[in-house]
Amino acid sequence: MSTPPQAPTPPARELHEQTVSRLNNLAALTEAGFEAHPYSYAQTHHARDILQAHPGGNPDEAGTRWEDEHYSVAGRVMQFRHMGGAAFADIQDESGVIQVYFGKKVTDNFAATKRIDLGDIIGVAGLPFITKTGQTTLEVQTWQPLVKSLHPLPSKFHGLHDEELRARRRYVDLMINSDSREVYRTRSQMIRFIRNFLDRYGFMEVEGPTLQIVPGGTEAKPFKTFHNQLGHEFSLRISLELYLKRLLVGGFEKVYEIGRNYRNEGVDRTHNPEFTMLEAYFAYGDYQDMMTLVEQLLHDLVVELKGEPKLTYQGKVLDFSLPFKRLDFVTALREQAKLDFDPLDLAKLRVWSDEHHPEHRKTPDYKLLDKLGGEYVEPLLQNPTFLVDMPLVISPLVKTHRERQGLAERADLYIAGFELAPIYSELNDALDQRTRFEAQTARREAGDDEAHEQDEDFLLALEYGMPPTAGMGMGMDRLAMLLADRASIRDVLLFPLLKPEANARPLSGAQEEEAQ
RNA sequence: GGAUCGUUAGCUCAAUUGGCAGAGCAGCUGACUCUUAAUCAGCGGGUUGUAGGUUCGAUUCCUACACGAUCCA
Repeated sequence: MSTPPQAPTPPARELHEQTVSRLNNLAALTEAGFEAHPYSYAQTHHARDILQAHPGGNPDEAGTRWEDEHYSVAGRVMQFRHMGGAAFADIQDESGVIQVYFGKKVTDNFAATKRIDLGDIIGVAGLPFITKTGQTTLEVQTWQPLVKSLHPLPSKFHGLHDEELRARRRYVDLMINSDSREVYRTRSQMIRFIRNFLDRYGFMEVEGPTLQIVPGGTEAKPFKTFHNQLGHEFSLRISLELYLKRLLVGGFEKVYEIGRNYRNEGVDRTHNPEFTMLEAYFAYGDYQDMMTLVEQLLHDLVVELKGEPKLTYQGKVLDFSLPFKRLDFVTALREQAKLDFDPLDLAKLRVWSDEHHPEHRKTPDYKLLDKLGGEYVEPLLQNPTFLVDMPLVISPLVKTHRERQGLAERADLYIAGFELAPIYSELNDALDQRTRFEAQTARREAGDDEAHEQDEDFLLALEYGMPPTAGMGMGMDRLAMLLADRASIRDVLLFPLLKPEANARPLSGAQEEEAQ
């Protein structure tokens, strides 16, 4: 089936008047001899380069021109002020915004500048000068449209506030809201710093598989998917842990991965079904060694990004000075909940909890400590604090405490009341690991579909011998929330998970055609 | 999963007791050679999230649904 060549036709859907206007302007620019979609543009500088060379700001300099300097910049037209024979536009590129001047006598194709719409991307070339008000401005000698924007920009004054729209059309959010751009720059700097830091410490970055037969390493419901040719169901990974440990078995001594995890759970202010974790493991260390590494990493990161070991999160100043506070979990719980018995005595704890927290009656005994810790201890931990020596029952991949019965060599780093990073002396006793998996299997059979699955292949690896190992995981999204001072994980994810838009309209008249 | 709140022009927001759906920016036409939320004159733009219901009459009241936000589980 073929269609005869035709002049470009607008889509069958009725176009918005502002789109029609923009298409008309595009046609007029083409008419004036411009290419609609040129293949490249010789951008010699960014807005910031010009402003750094000539900061301006001093009306005494008005009229100064640098006749022998020539700049070309490209960017999006954010504002346009026409005044008959003169016009000013604000052009935004990645570096910032520069004002440019079009003059009837100095600018080629001046008349066609009327056909520039807000949101268009154009290239301009000319020389810098200082305006009457002292502002550095590029006097445009030649210019050309680089692409027409077919949709109007949000109000230049009010911007784009609608949280849903900001997430759905992140590109509009980014072009309009500079604070949004800043969030993702911060995130990028954070990730780069972490890579550099770990590289300096001799770690090797690796990549584990995302499609896994037995998703493991944590408690979570996985996404299921299907490989057609292999005829087998796979799960998307829920953590990075078990494959990184296989690499320790293989002989790499320091490895890390920064990668995406997928957990089939709800969406809220701190959870997105796909999110980014850092996991790092090093041989011959324990959880104390890893705490030292983690606090150094975070301290250096905050100093790098903020200039001091402090940051403000949601109005609270958090102090990242070394060393971070260590708080014994059992003692803290006992004190905060005012228990007159050892919380590790689960039978007593059960009785106490049922009395004081009837809402936890359905919570299994082994998760009770975790729940109560979440209630009584965690919200208190604002400054970076390691909650040290966690209950063994919630830590099936962790070594038992070398001295204290019922505890694991696990420390959880809390900041601003939420868990940022669990840290472990990793379990490398293959026989013990098998026993722990069996206990998890029993829980699965009892209906806890988040309990760990038994992973025979991982057990086989452990049976070859994994060195004593320190491990940790750190939520990159939550760390980005801290650094960018954002309350919602959606604000630090470029593209958070969203359901399809209600009443989304087709881009063309496909529906009408099908109906015939 | 539950509770509460929200959805009105491209964007940001109004709309009295249920009584002709408005403003600013953006858009269109015109004027204007240093503006910067440019200014001035004029003109368009709406299935009030979707589907029902009550009513002479619904943005407004009721029901369901969709999407989102906040809190809870």
